[in-house]
Amino acid sequence: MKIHHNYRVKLFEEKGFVRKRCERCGQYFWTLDEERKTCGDSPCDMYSFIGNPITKKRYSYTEMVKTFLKFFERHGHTPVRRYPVTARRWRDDILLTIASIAVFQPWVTKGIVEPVANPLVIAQPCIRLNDIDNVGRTGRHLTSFTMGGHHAFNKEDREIYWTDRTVELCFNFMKELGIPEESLTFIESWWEGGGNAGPCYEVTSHGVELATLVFMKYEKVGDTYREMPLRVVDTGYGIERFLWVSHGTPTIYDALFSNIIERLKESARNIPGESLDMEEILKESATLAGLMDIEGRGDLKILRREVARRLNMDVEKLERILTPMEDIYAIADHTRCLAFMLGDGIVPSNVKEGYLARLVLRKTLRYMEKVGITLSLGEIVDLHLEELKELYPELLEMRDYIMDVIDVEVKRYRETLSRGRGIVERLLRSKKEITLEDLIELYDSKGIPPEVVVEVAREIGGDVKIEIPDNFYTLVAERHERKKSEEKEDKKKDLPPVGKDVEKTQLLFYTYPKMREFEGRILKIVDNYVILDRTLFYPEGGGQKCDTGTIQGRRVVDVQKKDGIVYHKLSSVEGLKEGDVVKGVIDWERRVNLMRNHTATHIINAVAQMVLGKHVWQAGSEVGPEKSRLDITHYKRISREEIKRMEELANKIVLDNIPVKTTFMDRMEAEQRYGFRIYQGGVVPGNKLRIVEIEGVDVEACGGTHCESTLEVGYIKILRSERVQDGVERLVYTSGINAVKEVSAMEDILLQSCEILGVPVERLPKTVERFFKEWKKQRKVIEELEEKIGEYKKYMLMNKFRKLGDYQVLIEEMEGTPKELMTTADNLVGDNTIVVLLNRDGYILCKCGKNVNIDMVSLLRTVGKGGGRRDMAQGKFLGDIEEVKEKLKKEIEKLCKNQ
RNA sequence: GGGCCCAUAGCUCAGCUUGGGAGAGCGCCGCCCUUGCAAGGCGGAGGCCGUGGGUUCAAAUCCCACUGGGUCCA
Repeated sequence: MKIHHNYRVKLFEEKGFVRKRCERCGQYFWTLDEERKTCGDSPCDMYSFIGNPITKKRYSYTEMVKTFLKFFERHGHTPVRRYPVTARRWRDDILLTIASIAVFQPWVTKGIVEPVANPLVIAQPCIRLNDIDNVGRTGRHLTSFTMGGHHAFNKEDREIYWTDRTVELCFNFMKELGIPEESLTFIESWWEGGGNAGPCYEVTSHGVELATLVFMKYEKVGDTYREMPLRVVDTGYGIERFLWVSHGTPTIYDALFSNIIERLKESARNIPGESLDMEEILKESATLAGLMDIEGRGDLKILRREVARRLNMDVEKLERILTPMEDIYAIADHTRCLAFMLGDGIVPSNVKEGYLARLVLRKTLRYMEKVGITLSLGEIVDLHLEELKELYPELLEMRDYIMDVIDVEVKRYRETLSRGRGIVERLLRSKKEITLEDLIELYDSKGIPPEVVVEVAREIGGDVKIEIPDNFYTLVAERHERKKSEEKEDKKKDLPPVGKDVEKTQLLFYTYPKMREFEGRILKIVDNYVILDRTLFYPEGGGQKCDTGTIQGRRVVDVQKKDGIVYHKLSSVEGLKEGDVVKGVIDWERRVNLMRNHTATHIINAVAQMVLGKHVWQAGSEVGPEKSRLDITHYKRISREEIKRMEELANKIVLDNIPVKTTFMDRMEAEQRYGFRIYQGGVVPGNKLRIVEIEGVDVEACGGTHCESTLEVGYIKILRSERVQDGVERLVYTSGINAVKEVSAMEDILLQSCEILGVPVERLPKTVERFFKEWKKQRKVIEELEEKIGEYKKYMLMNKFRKLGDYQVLIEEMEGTPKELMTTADNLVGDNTIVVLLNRDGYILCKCGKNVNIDMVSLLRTVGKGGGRRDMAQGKFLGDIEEVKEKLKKEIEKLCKNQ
């Protein structure tokens, strides 16, 4: 549903724009060109800037960004620093920053938080991976791009600007770049996304869309629209596109990455000799691609055929020339994407944005392999860092991390692949056919793409049947779908409703952090929950467990908070009534431990960043009264050395007696002053943030209770680290008196061990090693002896065979282990003999030669439990040993007769 | 967050489906062949079968938990 909107603006009037309807797509648009019949966007219009730049000069990326920002700054906008490409630094609903407006969602666009400036301008690096497989092929798709946006936030009492001014600014900016005004079209359109909607213009020139001007003014409620109190001007200028049209190169990559593409071409081994008509081919392909909405491999095939037809060339030859070039484009693009992702501190992993980073990285490696790039992935990313350093020096600062993490990831990938090759090779040798099920299994659990399977199969040779269905990856997805049956129950605690008249609880623990008792009035009692007008009890939140204690002598077992109201769960509410004034006492020892551990958490977080690097972010935490834990993003296991360094640093911070200050601050002010590091504990709602600062060490938005100085934390002891998942390490630690207790407990273990062995502590490792070695040696000796004994016992028993039925039979009791009996039997048994040995423990072994026609398993089962093979059975006999022997003899005779 | 796979000799792995005396190849050591090296032949050392529980007469093998690794998806 669309709402009627009048797209006519002042500028159109003044300049004499005319409104037309595109004869191809039917959309309305505004233009100065009376003759124009089409809207100006692809696919209705062809690219007409290739080989024919439409700006007055060529821009570099840095220049383009600066030009954009400067223009709008000159026209009353405040420039704002760019945000990270991971949106998860400030919001948890999207993984990557996909547009400049994402920076201001949800708080500013909802009107809860004031923007830092109004109007403002930003050049925001964004990442979109939806079309990643088109990158390199279409000439215009990028995984990382920069969205220039000038934004105005209009309130009823404060109008900044709306459509007239926006269109005018856009028009003037285009003119300043030298884009001819008659070439511009403003297409009338409608934008919807993220629950908002509004009219918009798509601004094009020479067949390419350069900017979108959105006027967000509606909220989407079901199927209807509601006007928002805050109307937002949301514009998006494709910085890279401007760059492209300023160069007029066949593809956007040639304009953006010319240096890097040159280097890649030099270092590519599998690229056909420089073709003279490459430029022509690329131009043709890119222009045609512009006319098509390429969505999948099918579309790509159509494009190829069409390009080949126009160039009068056969498709295969075209593929051979074009594909390596496209792969190089993709490499150039993906590596820039990685520079941003890793530079902004994403740690590759198997979840969320980390998984996306790994995905991009592995795709890049595959392209590199295909084209035979001799440069390393790190070297290519480094080239980008160099190009980007003027605008984004912060990326270069992360260089050490970026290079190391790439190294780790590349190694990991190679290992996976070579392991995979081994598996495939063995599979092929044994099976001669690889089923679809095998392929899915290989990909899903071993990470071996079907193409690799085919590759290996070809190398080995032999005719192996492998078929890869076109919808292979869909099949994989379906397999996951099937298994998604069981869903985990949400353990969210259901707090009883209290009605609207209950006011928010006044939180005393912030104002009086050292108070242990208080008086409050009961506002409401529901089930076993009591709600007071004020409380000292800290409710569970921000990773910190709740306080316990008593209210009017009754035990407080749980404290939760919802919508600003604190619920105290009591062991009993008998005798209490609403309106009573009651006395609350908190368990001070528990509280102190919680405060120490919480402050320790901030310290550990800080030292983890110091020791491991700036890519370390909190990925979760739990502050308990005894142990606490902090999950951090990191790409490899934390070594013992690193733990020791962290522990030492943490305790130095404690001894430095640094004050821990808490203040309340406006969200935007806090973000500007401290950056996103404050959101370690996750996204905090609202405009006012409580900032906890350990000066020179750590600043976080945090609602927890803290010590007043680091010295109060006492001894911090890191107990262990474990890997929660790829890219996330967990540190478990404790502080204060609990740390002392933990160390004592460890010492107990040491001392006990030493006592058992009778050695001083420092001798323990050596002694344990010696014992272990000796134990192994002796185990060996015992085994040898058992075998020897078995051999010798043969001589004691070899004369005791008796003829029973058709066979020579020996049934004897013998002392020894199963192993000894086994060897003895081995030495005694002949082709026509049966040997049964029994020991005092109830073990029985039946063995026979190859000419014996009696099944040992069933023989054994006549006297006990057990099993084995036809010629060898072992188990346990039941009953008296002499009776068993008699029974066996009779059984053998019987079986012989029956034959 | 969910799913799947793996852990056996120094290395790469088989054995596990269907429970019954721990295997192969490479590497290592010794001997033979050779002027020497490579190759070859013969012999040998090397295993808490990841840890802890359970089932069983019997567990590398079946079940559960844990630890460590790999991998796919949103």
